[in-house]
Amino acid sequence: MGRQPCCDKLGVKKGPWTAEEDKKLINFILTNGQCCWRAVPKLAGLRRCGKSCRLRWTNYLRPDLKRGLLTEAEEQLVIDLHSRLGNRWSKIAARLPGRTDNEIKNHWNTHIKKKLLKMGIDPVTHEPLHKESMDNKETSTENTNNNLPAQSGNNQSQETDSVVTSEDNNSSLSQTENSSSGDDSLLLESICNDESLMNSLWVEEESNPLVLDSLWNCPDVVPNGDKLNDMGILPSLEDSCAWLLDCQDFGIHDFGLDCFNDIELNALNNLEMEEKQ
DNA sequence: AACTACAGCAACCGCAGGTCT
DNA sequence: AAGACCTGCGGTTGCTGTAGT
Repeated sequence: MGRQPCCDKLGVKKGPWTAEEDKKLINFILTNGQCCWRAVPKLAGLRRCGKSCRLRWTNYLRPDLKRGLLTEAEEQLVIDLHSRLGNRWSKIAARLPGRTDNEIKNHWNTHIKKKLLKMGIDPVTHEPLHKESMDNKETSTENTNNNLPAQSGNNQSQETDSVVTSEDNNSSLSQTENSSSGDDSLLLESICNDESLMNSLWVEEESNPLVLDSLWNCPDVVPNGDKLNDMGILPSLEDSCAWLLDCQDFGIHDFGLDCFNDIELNALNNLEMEEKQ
């Protein structure tokens, strides 16, 4: 008795989502919350696979998503996290509020990888590309340079180790810091270089994910500090989406948007652009 | 202007792990 | 304990827009 396919292949639509489908999905989730993705398509009146609905929501429709290219600081953080976590995009994304694993993965493959290669850094190991030849020259005189993160594929274990050597931090940062510029990059560097701060963040997140999740559910999104409900949905998030949909109908764009935060504006812009298409 | 090659990104697929019965 | 089911993750694919010729 084999596993049941995630969705009944017949009559299931694939490919790009239409604005109409998006609307249906948003409406459904706002009304019912995120529950049982498998049932969502039927209940929402969509001819889509539940998986596809979940992906569409998490990667595109969620109102707390940032859109647009990663900033220099975010990029730097991704590089640093990648050096510790490897290709665990969801873990990396969890530390970048408003960014999705898919987005980060794509950005890594299309931009950061090339950037690192140009800088002479192996994007997989985060070691200098010419390290091997360097090692050949250096092994005779120096055997202490063995502390880089990719040694014997230990990237992944570092997360649970929770103790990251300062050499590790500095190696990835020092190799890439030349590419950063601007205040936020400097701030990020100082944070990343602050060993105790970084370690406490790692430890805190392991023991209590909500600590860092509170960054995700930043005050802009949750001004009243609402807690997650049973469905894992923020009431205020639902509220904000609900009024966003209402706004569409009433043409709120004319009202002056200064009072809206970026996240709400992003969601609004997404919907607006798709309306135009 | 037409064609080709490439880059970027959204979406799909298959698998693994967790939960429930 | 075992099997069924569901969700989430990471790798990959394929479409679309754009730059180059």
